[in-house]
This record gives sequence, structure tokens and C-alpha cells, in this order.
Amino acid sequence: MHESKLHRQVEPRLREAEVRYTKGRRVIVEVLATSDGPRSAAELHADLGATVPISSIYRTLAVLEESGIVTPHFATKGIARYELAEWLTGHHHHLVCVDCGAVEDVDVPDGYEEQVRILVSDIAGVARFTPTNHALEIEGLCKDCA
Amino acid sequence: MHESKLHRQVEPRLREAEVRYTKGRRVIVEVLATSDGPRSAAELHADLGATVPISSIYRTLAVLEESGIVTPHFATKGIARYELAEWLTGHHHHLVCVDCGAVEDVDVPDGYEEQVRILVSDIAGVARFTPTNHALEIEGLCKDCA
DNA sequence: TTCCTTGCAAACGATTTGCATTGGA
DNA sequence: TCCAATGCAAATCGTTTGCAAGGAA
Repeated sequence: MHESKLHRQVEPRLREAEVRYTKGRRVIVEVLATSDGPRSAAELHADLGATVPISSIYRTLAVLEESGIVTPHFATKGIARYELAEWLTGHHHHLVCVDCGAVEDVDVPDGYEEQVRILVSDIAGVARFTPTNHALEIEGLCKDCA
Repeated sequence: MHESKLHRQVEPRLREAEVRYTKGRRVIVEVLATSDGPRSAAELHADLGATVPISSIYRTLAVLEESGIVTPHFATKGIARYELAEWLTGHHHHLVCVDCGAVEDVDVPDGYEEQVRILVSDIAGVARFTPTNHALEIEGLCKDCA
């Protein structure tokens, strides 16, 4: 996805939420767009060479989450990681390394995804639960830790 | 599952890990066995009427996790919840309420589970990832919040 | 000018740890 | 008896917030 296209998608959504699309917010959106998996506040802080204070990163992530630009992810103990929302990146799942904690995105072929969707709605029906989303987390060893 | 049977399963595993199966540890195992979803340290503390200090609960959970008796779960922001490991309870997935944060276990019919297992191994193969486990988290509104 | 946003430091909540005491094999 | 387990309090870590200064409309 080209960077300027991304900003054109994000901008109206933030305007709707009545918040500004500032330089600091753009930078974080850009880093997330080039990451191959969700990033924590500390990781983003490092990605940006500590040019943005950590508290600003948290505030930006909170604003972006409220506006539906990013979604949080909690598969690792004690830390939250964020990624661009699926309307920006497409639906995908995660590979979580149980050794080093790294999280990587994976796409699931359409046929499989369809099976998962059917499974989810069947299960939810039985449990009187109204599903809004699903996440398949595959835990194991990444290629570096194997 | 009958309580004493549970203890008979847990006991040898702890002995193997060279830790004692004390009263405090038994009580936590029992509470987890009667919960219908994973519990946080604070929830366990409350479940036990504050009779066990919170730091002991954390320590017990750490010991039980290292010994493979319980597994952690992180779907809710900022807090870890624990449940009995699958070799004690059977394989299952989770319904996570996006409103109140409650997490409930659900069993998945065998046919579906087989599909998921195939999906996981196919995906992992492509990504050069060695899967050890998978978790299907269904997010949505529980019957109380709907 | 008028708010929104940012930076810094202090505050917070969940979890961990040091140390002296208790308890089980 | 002896070492693991526990309780309490202090420390740590990720995250949030108050407040004053900076920046965009």
C-alpha cells in the first residue's frame, strides 16, 4: 500500500472523530504500515529512534484506536501491541512465537477463512454469543527460534 | 471432573517438577477447575475471599505454569488470566466479550476442530513456523451485554 | 485567539521480588 | 532438621494522567 494512499484513507476517519492528523500521528501510522506484525508502544518508540516520547506514543495509539485506525492485540504477557485495523490491511491472523514473543501476520486462503467463519457463527449461536470478530492465534516457534 | 481425580493427575506432575503440592496450591487448582473460563490473579484472590495474599497467588500461578498445570491467557488488556492446561480439561476455545471483558470456554465439535488443525498446519508450513498450539478467540457480546 | 496536542514528570495498577517466618517431608 | 513455601512490604514495569508549553485552525 502506498503511503499517501494510506493517509488519504486515514484522514477522513480522523476528521470524522474530530481529531487532527498531526505529524506525530502520521509517523506512527507509517511505521505500523511497514511492520510485518503488531507493534508495542516500546517497539514503536525504538522504531522511531526515541524521537517521540513514550507517553505521546501511548496517547496517539489511544486516539487511533478510538478512531478505528488501529486495533490492539494482547497475545504477549504484560504488553499491548497495535496494528492497522483490518479495513486498512485486510483480514489476517497471527503467528505468535512462544520463545521470543514476536508476532507475525499471516493471510489465510479464502476457502479456509470461509470455514472459520462458519465455525465461528455456529459456535456463537449455541452459546448465545454475538460474534463481532475472530482471531486465530497460532502459537509455536518462529524460524529464528526453531 | 471429580476433585480428587484432579489432584491425582496434578500431583505426579508437580513431584516431577520437584515442587510441593501444598494446601494453597490445591485450593487454586480447585477454583480453576470449577471456573467456566480463565481467571486472573485478582479474580482468584476474590474467589478465595482474600484468604490468600495476592503475591502468593501470583507465585502459585507461576509454579503451576512452569509445571504445565495451568496456561496463561492474555485476551484482555493489562491482565493475565489462567486456566487448567488442556491435558486436564480437553481442548477448547474462548468467547471474549468486548464489552465486559469476560472470557468463557467453548468446546468445538470434532469435525470443525479437524478443519482448524489442517488449516493451522498448512499455514505454518508456508510461513516456516513450527506450531505447538492454536487458539481461536471469538470476540463479541456475551449474553449479558448483548 | 482558541483549542487540540505534546512533553515531562508524577501517578497508577498489575505483577514481581527481598527477606524474615512458617511449615511440610 | 532443612529447605521449600508463604506473607508482607517494597520495588518494577507497562501504561495513564495532570499540567504547562507549543502548534494548528
